[in-house]
Amino acid sequence: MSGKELSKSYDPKTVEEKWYAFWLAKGYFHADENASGASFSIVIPPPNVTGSLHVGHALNSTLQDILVRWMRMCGRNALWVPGTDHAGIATQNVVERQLAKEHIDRHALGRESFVEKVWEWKKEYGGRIIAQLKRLGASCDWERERFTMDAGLSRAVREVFVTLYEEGLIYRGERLINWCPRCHTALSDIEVEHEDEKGKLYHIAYPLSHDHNIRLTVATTRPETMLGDTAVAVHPLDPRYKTLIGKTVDLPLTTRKIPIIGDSVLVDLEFGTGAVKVTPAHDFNDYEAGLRQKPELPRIKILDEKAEVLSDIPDVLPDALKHLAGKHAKKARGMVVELLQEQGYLIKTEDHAHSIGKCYRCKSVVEPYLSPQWFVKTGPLAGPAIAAVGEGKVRFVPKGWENTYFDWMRNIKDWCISRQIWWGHRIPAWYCDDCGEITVSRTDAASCGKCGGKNVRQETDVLDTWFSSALWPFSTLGWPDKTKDLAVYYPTSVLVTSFDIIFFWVARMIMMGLHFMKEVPFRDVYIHALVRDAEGQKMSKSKGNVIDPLVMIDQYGTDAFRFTLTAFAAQGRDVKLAPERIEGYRNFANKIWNASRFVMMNLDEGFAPNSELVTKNSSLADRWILSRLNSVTKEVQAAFTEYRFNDAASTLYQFIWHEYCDWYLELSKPALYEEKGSPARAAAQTVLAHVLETVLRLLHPIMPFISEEIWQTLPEAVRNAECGMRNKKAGKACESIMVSRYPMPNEKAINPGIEQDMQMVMDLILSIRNIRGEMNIAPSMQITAIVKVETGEIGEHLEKCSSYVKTLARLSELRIGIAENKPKSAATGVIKGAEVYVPLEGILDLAQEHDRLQKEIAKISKDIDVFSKKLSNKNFVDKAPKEVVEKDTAKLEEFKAKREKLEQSLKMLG
RNA sequence: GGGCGCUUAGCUCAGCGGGAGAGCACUGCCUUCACACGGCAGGGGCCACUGGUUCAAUCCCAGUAGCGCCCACCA
Repeated sequence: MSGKELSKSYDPKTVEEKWYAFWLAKGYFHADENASGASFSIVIPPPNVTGSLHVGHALNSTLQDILVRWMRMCGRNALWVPGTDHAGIATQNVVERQLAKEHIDRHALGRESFVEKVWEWKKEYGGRIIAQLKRLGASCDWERERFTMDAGLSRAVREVFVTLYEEGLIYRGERLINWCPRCHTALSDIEVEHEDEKGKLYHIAYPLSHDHNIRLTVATTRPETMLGDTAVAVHPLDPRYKTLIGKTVDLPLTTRKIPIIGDSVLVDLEFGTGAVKVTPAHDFNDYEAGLRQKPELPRIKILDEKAEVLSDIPDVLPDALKHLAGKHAKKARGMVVELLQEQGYLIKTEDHAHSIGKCYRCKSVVEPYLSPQWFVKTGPLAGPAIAAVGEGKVRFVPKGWENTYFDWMRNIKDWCISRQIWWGHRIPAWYCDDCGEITVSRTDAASCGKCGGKNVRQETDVLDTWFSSALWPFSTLGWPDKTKDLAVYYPTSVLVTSFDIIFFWVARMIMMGLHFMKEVPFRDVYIHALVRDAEGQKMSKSKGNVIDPLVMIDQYGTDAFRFTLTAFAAQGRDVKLAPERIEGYRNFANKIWNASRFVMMNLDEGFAPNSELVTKNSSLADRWILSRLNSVTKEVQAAFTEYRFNDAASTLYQFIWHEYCDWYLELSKPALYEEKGSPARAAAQTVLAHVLETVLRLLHPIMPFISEEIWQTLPEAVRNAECGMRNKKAGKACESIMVSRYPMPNEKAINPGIEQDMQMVMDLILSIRNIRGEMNIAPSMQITAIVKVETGEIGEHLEKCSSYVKTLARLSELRIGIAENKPKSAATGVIKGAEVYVPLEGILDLAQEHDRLQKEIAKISKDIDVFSKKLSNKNFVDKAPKEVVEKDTAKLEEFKAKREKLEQSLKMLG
């Protein structure tokens, strides 16, 4: 035995810790910007500092790690930049909740102290997810770890903000925006999640001012907002109402007279009553309608920033206001309806389903809210970003996601970037108390840029978290400085993410990258599946269906977990993960482990591969497995190149388990059991070790730990045979599989003829095994098999392989020949070119054999039916490609011959 | 309202114009000197439905039904 000894089963825990530390110590994760070779770079989608690793992160990170490890082994200058996002609202909420437990309110604490608290929190917990990524085996360049609020990244944020402001692409103005009354801040359009909810549609009568007997009925889902109504709109062509346009109604519960206006956009003739109340300060449609009027409709706010009714709404009757003031909108709704009913204005109430906007962070109902905010003018940025994808400078994989991107980008609205919270990049704008001017500056302003006055106050708002994320691909590489990193690693090679942040992040990175770097931020965008639980539900804490990756890792090992994710990463699909799935791949890891033990047990002390011997003395099995290995290598390379991760995984699984282990290991045993020094034995040893070593390297990107552990125990001569260029150049022995060279296929070794020959041997073995199984012959019983071959050539071929057949079918004797005849009492099998007899004198159960043959005949008859039908169709013979017809004809003949033989045997049974 | 996706073995899913596949689960046999986290041998499917294109359809097209997701201001 050579090399270190492996224990009987694979124990992931100690192995993982050991090798991760080793890789770190060796500095393998670190990319050298001065190194030669084409670069390959990825920036991680920065997880929120508040987060802990969930299965989605695990999938995302595993795929990135596979690509980086693979490319690194292919000799590329590979960089994976890690980091975290400060996650403005989310993090502020977490810290607020924590303080609430201590009965501390952030307002009592004050801005500065609160932000300090958040930094403290970040220091303590912000690294958690990074630590978890390490357990996953992520080969990130930790020396380049970034945080969106680092000094460097903050400088980039300011540079971008000021530049865009100077270019007129950032502006400030009072607009109707989405407001979360709980988080107390503005949100962008895409931060609002719409949910369908059962509500009511209230029909309310508004009396005409000039004749209270005529009443205009409006329908609304939000009656409380009537306090802010400043018009009633009808369709300008509506015969019922068009004469009323220009008249006024008396708004109930108030002293306000509001005009009846015509608006063909706002009013749908088919819906409701045909008349719509208009509340420009609390509804997006009404806001737009208000702007369309000349003069614009007044905007009357009725709710404050907590969505509670204001106490000083103009014109509202004091009695009503007294009741309503300070009440939350939802409560006020009921009260307003009650008041309207009392006073006879409520016509009817009906059920009505409509969608309602909720805050994506806290799920509170979002209110349209009129307030001064900062915006990015997106139109000029979107144009080039659309073109870049259209021209293929950025490629979505799968391609279908391009449409999602285009649809959104073509209808893009200005981006509200200000947030009324404290945690984040404070907007670099200063208001002058003397002249009212705004100064926007790269450095903190001490005086007004216009009048020079010293009474300047910095804007209290911070920027949307996604503003800094949008810069991530270049800010992490040192921008705005002109760094070597940028020159070498920008644009990045691929962005790996899931579809839910195409708008939030991908689109904005493309816009910012093009604008500031004049170059796309990444070539490919690989969109992977969304992870759901076994029931297909989106995993969430509230549903209690979260699968904790770390629990899975503890239970089954990182490699098994990674392999599971990879195998399930089929494109365009959701991943439904159940813990039992991982168990199967844990078993796979163990299988590899034990196969490796077997190989090592069969290598002699001081073993060295001898490729010359292999060319001279290799067996059919040797050449077969080498052919298969190279096909597999080719397929895995292709799969990774095309982001078909699951194909790579299943190809390797299939090959290792069902070809290398199930067949080759068994086939190699006869040679291995020959005496020391036998050329066949040495050849088998060499092939056995070579295939194992190669397969470990193929597997390494997916299963980094077990591949390294086994690889390190291989004899040095085996490892050095395929060591990486990088080490060879440095004159160093290969120290790790991580820096060894990724296998390339040797096309010359791929040999279909060999595979056919091998197939025949396998068929023979399968046939005998089938007889054994179906006839209930104990595995311990050694039996004889007789093979009557059709040609001498086949006989010779099988004769050469007889030791395989004897071992794998557990035979005491194998007779092969043209002249062989069926013994009196024997079970029969048929393979291509030969008949197989297993003499069972005194054992043969005629009934059982009868059943078995009939089953075989039935099976083959089905095939014959299919092919006969096909081939008797003239059109098929005439129009189908020749090869197909020829192939099928040959098959049919083969099947027919087989059936005939089986039927003969059946007859002879009597 | 618009768009996208899905429907294949009991379960989870691959496949994709020419004889229906994998893993898990199931049945039988086997503690054989790599592995019982194992081996060998099996059972199981009108590939949702209806039409169309084609010599040939699970695969392409149209429609139907069911499920899921995304986008949208219909009061």
